[in-house]
Amino acid sequence: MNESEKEEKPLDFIRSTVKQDQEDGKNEGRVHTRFPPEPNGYLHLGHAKSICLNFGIAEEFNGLCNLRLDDTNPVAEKTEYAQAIMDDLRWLGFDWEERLFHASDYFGQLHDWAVQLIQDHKAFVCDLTFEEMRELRGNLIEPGKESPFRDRTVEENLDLFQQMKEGAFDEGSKTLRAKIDMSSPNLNLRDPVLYRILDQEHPRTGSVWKIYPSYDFAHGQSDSIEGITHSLCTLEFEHHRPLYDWFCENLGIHHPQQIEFARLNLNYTVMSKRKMLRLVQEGHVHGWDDPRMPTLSGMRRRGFTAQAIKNFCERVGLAKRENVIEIELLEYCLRDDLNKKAVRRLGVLNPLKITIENYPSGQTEEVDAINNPEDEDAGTRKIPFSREIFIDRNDFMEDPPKKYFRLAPGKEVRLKYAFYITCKEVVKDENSEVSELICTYDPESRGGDSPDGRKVKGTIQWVDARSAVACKVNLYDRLFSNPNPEDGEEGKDFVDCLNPDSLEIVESALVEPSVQDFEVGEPMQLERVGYFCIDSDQPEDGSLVLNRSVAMRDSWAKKAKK
RNA sequence: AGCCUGGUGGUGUAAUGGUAGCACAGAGGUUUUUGGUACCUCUAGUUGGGGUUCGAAUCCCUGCCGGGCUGCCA
Repeated sequence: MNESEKEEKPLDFIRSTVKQDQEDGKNEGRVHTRFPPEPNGYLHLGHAKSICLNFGIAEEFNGLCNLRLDDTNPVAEKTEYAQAIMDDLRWLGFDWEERLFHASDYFGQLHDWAVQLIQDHKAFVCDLTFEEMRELRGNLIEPGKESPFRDRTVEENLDLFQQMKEGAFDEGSKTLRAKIDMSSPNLNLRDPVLYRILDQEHPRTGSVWKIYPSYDFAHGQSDSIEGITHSLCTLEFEHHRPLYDWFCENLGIHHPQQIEFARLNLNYTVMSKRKMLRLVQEGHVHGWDDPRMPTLSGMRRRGFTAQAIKNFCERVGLAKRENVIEIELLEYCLRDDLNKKAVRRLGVLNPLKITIENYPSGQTEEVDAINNPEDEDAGTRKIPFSREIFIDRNDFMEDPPKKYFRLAPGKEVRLKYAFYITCKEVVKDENSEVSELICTYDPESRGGDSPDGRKVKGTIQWVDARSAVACKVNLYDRLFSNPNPEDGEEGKDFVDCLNPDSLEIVESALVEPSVQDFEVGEPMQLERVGYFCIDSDQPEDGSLVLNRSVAMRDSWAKKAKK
C-alpha cells in the first residue's frame, strides 16, 4: 500500500481520535494500547477483534501494545487459560515483546493507592453484607442511601483495612468502598467496592493477599501504571468510564483515555465466555477447541488461518452501534485466503466405484495434476490412475435433471487431469442401489483434452482404487440453527437452539495418497468439495481424520434447490 | 420508570453542510480441465414528523425504535 492509498482509506472513529491526539502532541505523541483479557476462559473471535484493534493501532501509529492478564479475581482464573491466551495470540501473529504484565503485578501499588484514598477521606471500610449493600444502593429511579459506616475516622478505616489485608475477617464480611455519590444516576458511582475479602489462592501471588481489588479499582490504574494512552474496551464499560476517570483524577496519576466500541456478534453462534463454558461443561461440544466453537483454538483446529481471521476483523468495521455480522462474511474471508494458499488434492467423500472396461487390467499410469491454479510456484504432482477408480456419488445421477453436467447413463465427463469417460452400464445391488458403474474411457483424451476438440462440460474428481487412502472426515456446520441463539424466544435457553447436525461424520472417504503427507492443520482443498485439514486429534492406529474448514461455494446446489 | 447510548440497502461499514459509496449476501451473465476462482451487470438504504439552509444522512426540536445499567464478575 502506498502513501496516497493510505491517506484515502477512511479511518474508524477510534483511529481518528488517536490520529488527532498524536497530531496534537497529546502524551508527547506517544500511542500505547493494551489487550487485557481475564484468564478465565479461552480467547474467541470477539477477542480477535479487540486484539487486531489494539495491536493494529499500535503498529499503525508507531506505538506499542501490551499484553496484560487481568487477574484480579482468583476464583475463576487459571494458568491453563493464561497459557492458552498467549498461544492463541502468538498464533494470530502478534508480539507483545517483553511487555507481558499482570494486574496482580500491581497489587502492592493498588493497595497503597487505596490507603491514599482512605487518608484523603475518599474511601471507607464498610461492614454491610452483600444483601444490605444491595438494598441501600437504591435502584434505577431511586437514589441510594449512605452506608452507616461511611463516617468512620481515617484511623479506624486504616486499621480495619490493615486487618482485612491480614486476613482478620471472614470472606464477605467487609469491603473497602469509595465515597462518591449514593444518589448518582450512574449506579457505578454509588460508593463502589474497591476491595473485597477473598480467601482464595491466587495463581501468581499465592496466599499473600486476602483482599483483592475490583475491576474498577484495578483496570484504570493498571493502564495508568503502564503508561497506556488509549484504553479501548467494549460498550458495556461505558458506565464505568466516570469511575475510571474518578480514580485517575483523585489519585493524581497519568490518565489514559477510555474509548468504547461495540463488541462483535456473529449470527448462528454465541460470543460469550460464559455461554461457551456451558457448551463445554455440558458436553454439547468436545472442548474449548472443538472445531465448531468460535474460539481461536477451535477455529485453528478447524483449519482457519490467522490471516483469514485478521482480514475478517478488518472487514467487520468498528463503530459504537450494536451489530450482528453474518457468518457468510467469515466464510468468505476463509475461502478467500485459502483459495490463494491451499494446495489442491482429489478426494471423494461418498465413493462410487467405476470400472473402466476398456482400460487394461493390471495397468497403472500417472497423470500430472496442478497443485494450485492460483499459485504457479506450488508446482505439479503425479496421481496414479488405473482401471478401477472411485468418484463421488453426488457426481452421478441415473435420471439427471436438465443442465446436470456430471455423469449419467450414456453421458461423458472429464476426470480431472485424466481422461474422458462415458457411462455404459449401471450395476445395482440387491436393494436396487447403484453399486458400480461400468464406463469406457477415451485413450486420446489423456490429460483432459481430446484431439477432436469435442466439448465436455462436466469435470469431476476421482481417486484410483488401489492407491487411494481411506479416511474419516468431520463435516462441520453452524453450531446453532437459530441465527440469534443469544436471545431466542422467552424462556428458551440458547442450548435449545443447537444445530443437531453441526457435525456430520463421514466414516470412509477416499483421498489421493499424498494427503497422508500433510501436517496437522496444513490447509488443502479437495477439489470441488471444500477446504480441509488434518485434525490435531489423530487416532492411535495411524488412520487419518480430516476436518472440513469450509465447503466450496456451490452455485449448482443453490440452483438445484429451486 | 430514571440515566446513558445508538439508529444509513438483507448484513456490516463510509460519506461530518455539496453527486449516498464500498464489502458480504441475493439475482443475472462472461471466462473456466474445480458448477471453485476471476470479471461484468443488476436489485436494494439515510427511523417518522417539523425546523434552519441555496443545499441536510450530517445542524436544531420532537416523536418512534434498539441496546446498556440495580455483582463484593470482568
